[in-house]
Amino acid sequence: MPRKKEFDVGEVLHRAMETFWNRGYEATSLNDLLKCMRIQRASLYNAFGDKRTLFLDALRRYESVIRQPDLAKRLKMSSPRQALLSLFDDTITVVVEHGARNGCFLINTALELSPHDEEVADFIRKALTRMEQQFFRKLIEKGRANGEIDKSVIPTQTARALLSLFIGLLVFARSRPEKLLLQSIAKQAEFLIPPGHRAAHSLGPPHLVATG
Amino acid sequence: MPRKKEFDVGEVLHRAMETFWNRGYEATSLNDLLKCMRIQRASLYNAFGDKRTLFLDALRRYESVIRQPDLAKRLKMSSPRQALLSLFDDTITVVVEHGARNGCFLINTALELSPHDEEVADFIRKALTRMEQQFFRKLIEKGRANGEIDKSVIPTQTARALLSLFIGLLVFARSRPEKLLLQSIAKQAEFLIPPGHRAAHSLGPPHLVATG
DNA sequence: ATCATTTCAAAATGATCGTTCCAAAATTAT
DNA sequence: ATAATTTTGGAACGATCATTTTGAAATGAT
Repeated sequence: MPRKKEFDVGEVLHRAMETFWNRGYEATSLNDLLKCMRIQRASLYNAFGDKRTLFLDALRRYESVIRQPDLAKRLKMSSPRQALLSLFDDTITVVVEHGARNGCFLINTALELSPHDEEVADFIRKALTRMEQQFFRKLIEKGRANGEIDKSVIPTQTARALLSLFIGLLVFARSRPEKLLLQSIAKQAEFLIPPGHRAAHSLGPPHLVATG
Repeated sequence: MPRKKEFDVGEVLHRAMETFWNRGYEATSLNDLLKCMRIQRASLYNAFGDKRTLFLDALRRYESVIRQPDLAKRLKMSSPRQALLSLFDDTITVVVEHGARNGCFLINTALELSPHDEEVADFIRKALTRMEQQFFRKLIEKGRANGEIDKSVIPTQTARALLSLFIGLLVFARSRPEKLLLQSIAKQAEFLIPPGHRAAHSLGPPHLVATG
């Protein structure tokens, strides 16, 4: 009976996500959305409800399609320490080589909407906690277990600091996307997870070790 | 000849700053501003031009009366290392004790407007650079000079990492203002500036020292 | 006093906001 | 065929947006 949908819902949602990601919620108008999604008004309201619902869907899509798969891929790497360091390095590459100056949709939204939209705030809070615990902390624990990361590294604390450094990196990506600046941050992230007894290839500068 | 202004321009600008700081540019309407500034439409346009100009003035005021005086005060402290660490500790205190969840106006704006307003972007870029070089790096250099901070600490790189950690702290202040979380970040900031031979009072956990 | 300027208060501007509604055309099932 | 539903395209909604304008009252200087 019914006519089939002619557009792929995930596809047009993805395009909406890109625009929200780039411009934020308030600065993105319905007309902006219609243009970038390439659908009609009626289709948008029929498929997504209203602007705020669409935004939340876009936010959820970002985490599930952009952020989580990337972190999941790194979680499966054989070297936990390298998995952590490559997150910083790869992010820098994307910023300076491909001009990806959008930063992170989650972080951008944390600052724009978290204080004034409880539902958004709740999602962001959980997403950041997931990154902290299920990515950073888990990799640090794996690295400590297999000897790649020194035992002096406190998993919970260091996970939070690495996430902070990563957030700083993403903020800089939006306002000062300079290679050397970003690399300084990545280099110091390395200092927070000094190699353990099973250090892969001890290239690079002198590393850090705990003392009395 | 002319009638005297009845309101203090700096005072009402300060109130506008607080609202922009809290809600951002787009989410703050003219009516919001009139209410919080407690002046009339004509007065606003006469004294400040338009909304965007007012925003830029508010941004400049934030840096000159909120951020810079605080950093200047810390720059004059006798202990450079303590000056750095107290920035983190004091920020945490304000967040958890006084519920200051506005974060930093400069950082909030860096994400909201920098990518789409070149004049704002330019100001933010310079403000962040000033913080990096004239606060963080300068204090690290002072600490290295007087022996409070270990010589293995690379001033430029570490300044950037500390600023990154600080940015992360301010982002968390807006979305996850949990004391233990924020303290983890402060604790790891400490790790980035290990004490030198003239360490003040070596309280606290084992510190870090460079090796081979 | 006069004149200049700023205040207050409100109305009016034109634009844009998000959203709803409508009517035809298109498509898919029965 | 008929019926169901989604498309397209557009008009229209009321609300709000930033801004300009108007006019009267208040204030200051000459």
